Amino acid sequence: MPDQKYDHLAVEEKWLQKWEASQLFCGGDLSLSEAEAKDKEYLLYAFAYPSGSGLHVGHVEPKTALDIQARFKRMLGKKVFFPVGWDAFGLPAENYAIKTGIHPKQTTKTAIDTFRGQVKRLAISYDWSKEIATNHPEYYRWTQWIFQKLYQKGLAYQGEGKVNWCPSCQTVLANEQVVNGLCERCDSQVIQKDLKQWYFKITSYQDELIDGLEQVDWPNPTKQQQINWIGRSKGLSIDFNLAETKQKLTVWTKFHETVFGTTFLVIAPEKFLEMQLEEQVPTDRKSTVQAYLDQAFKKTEEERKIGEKDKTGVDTGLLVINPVNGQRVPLYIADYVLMNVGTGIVMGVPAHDERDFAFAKKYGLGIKQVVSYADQALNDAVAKGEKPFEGEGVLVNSAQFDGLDAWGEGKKAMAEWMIEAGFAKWQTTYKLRDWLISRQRYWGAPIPVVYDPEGQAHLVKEEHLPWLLPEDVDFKPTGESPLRSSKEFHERVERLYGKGWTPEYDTMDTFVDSSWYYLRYCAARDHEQFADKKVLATWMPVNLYLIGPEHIVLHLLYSRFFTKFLRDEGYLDLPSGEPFAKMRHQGMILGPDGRKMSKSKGNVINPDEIIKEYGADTLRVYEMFMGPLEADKPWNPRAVAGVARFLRKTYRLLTLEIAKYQAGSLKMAENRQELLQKLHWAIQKLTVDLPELKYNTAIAALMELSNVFEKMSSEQVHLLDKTEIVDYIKLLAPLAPFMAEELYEQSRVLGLAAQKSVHLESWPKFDQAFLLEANTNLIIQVNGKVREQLSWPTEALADKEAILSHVRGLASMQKWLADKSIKKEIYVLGKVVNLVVV
RNA sequence: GCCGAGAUGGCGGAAUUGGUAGACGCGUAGGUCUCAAAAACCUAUGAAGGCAACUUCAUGAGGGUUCGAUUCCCUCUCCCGGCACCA
Repeated sequence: MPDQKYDHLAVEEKWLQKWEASQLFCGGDLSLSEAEAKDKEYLLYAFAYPSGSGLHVGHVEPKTALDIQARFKRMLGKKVFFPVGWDAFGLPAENYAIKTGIHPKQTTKTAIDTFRGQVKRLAISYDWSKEIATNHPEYYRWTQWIFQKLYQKGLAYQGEGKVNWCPSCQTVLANEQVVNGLCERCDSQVIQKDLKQWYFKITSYQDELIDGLEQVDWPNPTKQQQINWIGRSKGLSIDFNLAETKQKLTVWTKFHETVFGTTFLVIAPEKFLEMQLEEQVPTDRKSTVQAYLDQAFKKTEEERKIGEKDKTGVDTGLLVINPVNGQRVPLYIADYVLMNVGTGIVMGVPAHDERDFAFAKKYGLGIKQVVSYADQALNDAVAKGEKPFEGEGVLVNSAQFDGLDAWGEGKKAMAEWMIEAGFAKWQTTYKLRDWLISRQRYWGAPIPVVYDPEGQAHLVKEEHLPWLLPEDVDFKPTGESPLRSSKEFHERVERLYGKGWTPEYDTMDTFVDSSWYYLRYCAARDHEQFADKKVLATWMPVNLYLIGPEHIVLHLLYSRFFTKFLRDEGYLDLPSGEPFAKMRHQGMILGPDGRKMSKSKGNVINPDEIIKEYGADTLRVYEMFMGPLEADKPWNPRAVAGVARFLRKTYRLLTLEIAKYQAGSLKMAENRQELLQKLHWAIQKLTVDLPELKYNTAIAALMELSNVFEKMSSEQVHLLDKTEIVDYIKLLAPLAPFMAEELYEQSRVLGLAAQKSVHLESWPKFDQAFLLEANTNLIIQVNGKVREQLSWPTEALADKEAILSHVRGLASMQKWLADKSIKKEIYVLGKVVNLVVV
């Protein structure tokens, strides 16, 4: 019998070379016939930033998970598109350049080369002929082209205003990149700064960005988070007028039924300036108001948050008329009212809002109850002005609406009345802001804009795209864009556009690059257009997108916006405008100590070392076996060895089985029913589990199969016929591609291996006949407790009476039935008998 | 505070149109092989009681619905993710 030792390094190196030479999955033609297109399968992994530290075990999980999908779907006969690329622009390479002086172009290239080698070593079956990198001019040329299309439609614009500024990264940040007032990247305190910046008008798609979610198969929490981020909220805007000048002050509220309880109005400091109300402030209050405004604008975002409990404000001395009852109430400025929520003006109803209550207490403002509650103690407290309450109740002090249900009839009637009277209307507000895309950084795609001597912005002419990133720059951060230091950049602009013309010095947020890469995959080498409309129509949307939960808000929102825009411009034939039909998230691989892996904690597992010790197959199968794909899971070094043991065992048993056919004429084992059953059960289990990404249970099934196989192992008789051996090998192919390929090659002696690679084979079919057993095990319960088991002929399972009378007569049942009477008998077909006795 | 997800042996986890809780793997104990070790294999392994057959308890806590609940409903506790002075 043969040498049973499996030399994982030799075997894996051998197949890496052979696969590379045969370009197994590369260079697929993307134009499909209509019939083929029905079977298309576009699999996408969120392309990685090629960091200098190389591949992490955390990268292995999603890549492997999708690779298994790709291999499995190919074996099912699907047309699989599984591309790869690099999100290569970004801060780390630039920061490294600042430190070392090495050009980001160089470090990025080196990092990509490292990643590519490591990914290939894992046998991820990408189509490398479509590989892209966002820092390549042939890629960012089209990023710039999309910018120009947005500009031409008025969806890219320059705006001046307060922006988030990270003093450490020396750049502005999008709202989405500020986490708890800190820079998402370096944790520095973010400050507010006035700057003229470029924005994309994502808000013009805000409704569709919510509604489109109904058409995609995404995890519900993810959808919910997107919806919350956009923050659509329906409310009523109500016009109050200044008593003197009748100037309109519009408030927005979701609780308009409490409008009779308004005892003051509060306006955000920014809004106060914007409406130029300071001129109307009575002379005796002017200096006080000005002092408050000055200190309010000095506060950073963070300071405003710290002040949460201690509400500050100032009386403007102006009075406002409540349109519902003509009452005059004071107007205050307070920074607890936010400029970008609603209209920036709030009606103060201290009896029914905690913040208004705190403010009213502090400044001695009136408190007026307009909703009465059933709980008398609570009602008394609200009436006495001891505490505010928001809840279900009956309207009081509200003129003709008294006695109506506050959240029902009252709310409805009052809205109708105010709208009819002409001082209110329904208004939907959103939390989503336009997307700020300017970055004062070097390593990104230049914004394709130039300025004439008068300072007017013009698009760079299309024939000048790609608008190349200059290379002669000083990386040292100065608070200004590094591109300013490029001599070549200035000369280029003057040469092409004329004397006195200047370039835009800012580059684009890298999220712009990654918002359309899945479209570029479909035309990776196209020099004429960003993508081919017909090819896009064939392959979009992506069938399965696997990304980390950290991308839920930013990347997905931006990508969906781009897709919808390109659809509207006629570049993309995709009615839904939804690029990702189905999405799932991978969890995090934690260190053996259950904590997030990090160098400082010393709990980092290096994938290269696992490959060296056990092989890439073991690494792949182990990571898939750890638990559900979406869960965070701790690494267990012992369990890796267990998976290696399982794979070696499977290899040993199958090589032995193949060798027996070479050894001479042996008989087939007499009683191998259990093994055949298990084999067909495993085929069925994998066929069901793999498309659902339930890899942990699929692998458990293969383990069960190998356990039965091993138990019966014999050198004297055959356990499997030739077809069964090859089917078994095919089952392993998506999960352990190296070992399966090696076994498949060995099985060539059986005369059945039809293809040059097992990965080009078709998926095995299971036979129902093996899954049905002659007898079925029934559970016998008494009062719901399991007391007995019964093996009953499967074909006679429908005969309820026979089963019940048999159960009643069982000797072993008598101790449960003696002295009792049967009240009820339950039989669930083929599963359970339950006797209810008293 | 609001939105969302979750809690099952010593550990990772399996099982839900309600029907044998703990598949599979790790760990642990005992054994086979060996001069010995490693490797490999075999057996046992939720807890408690019992010589045993077996019995009772057990899926974060408490209640409910049901012949029967890890699964459905209500209340609570704890942990995780996100948002948050959102009017």
